[in-house]
Amino acid sequence: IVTYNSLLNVFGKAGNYSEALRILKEMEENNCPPDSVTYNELVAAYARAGFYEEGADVIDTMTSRGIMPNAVTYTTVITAYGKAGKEDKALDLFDRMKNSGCVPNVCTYNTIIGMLGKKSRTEEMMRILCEMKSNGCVPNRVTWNTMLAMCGNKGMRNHVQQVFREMKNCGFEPDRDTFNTLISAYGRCGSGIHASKMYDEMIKAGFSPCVTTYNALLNALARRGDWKAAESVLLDMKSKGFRPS
RNA sequence: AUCACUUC
Repeated sequence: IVTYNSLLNVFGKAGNYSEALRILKEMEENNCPPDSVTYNELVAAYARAGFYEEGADVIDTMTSRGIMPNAVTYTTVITAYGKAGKEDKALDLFDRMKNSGCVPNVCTYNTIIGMLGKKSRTEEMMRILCEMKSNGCVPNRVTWNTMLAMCGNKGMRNHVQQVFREMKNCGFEPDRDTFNTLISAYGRCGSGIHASKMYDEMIKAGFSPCVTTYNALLNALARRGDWKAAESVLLDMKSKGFRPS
């Protein structure tokens, strides 16, 4: 079963959901009944290909075969809806999930928070954050990075430091992803200076930049129209063996 | 042992 599931993962990642379906059939024929991971892989395969409705349908299919969808299943479909701009469908499914007795975990909440944050639906986002805490679900690193990311939205610049401080108060030290998020957030709200500063701090903290770091930094510098700085970043990037995309 | 969340 693990072998089959891993195979499904490979085809799913390649965006080849028809091959994934073939494997599912083969499992059923070979007396190897699919489990929840199998169906979750199938949902993920649909989601990666942009077929969120087909992904949502798998929830019914697996239920009818006696495999209950779990938090991973729902989170995968909710994410797909969010990426497709179907926020209300995502929220709908989130409600259905809870009504069916499936308990959202930290990843589910992070998905919803990120989706609402991107759309600047701040009040709803804060409500979900409260719900999360009152359900005993503790915000993790990703939750905080998600919150920082939304501070890159228009007019949110002054919230960055505040959220960052709260994060540290909760015992989270910034990691490379946090710095990437900070650089991107400052870049998007038009503060290239702060973005560069965050890059320097990241280096000082001993983290090595990755492609995401460079992309975020380049975006920030481009917004400022600082082509000279951007060019030196590009050189630095190439010298470290990264290739610009 | 295999699946979902943030930064692109």
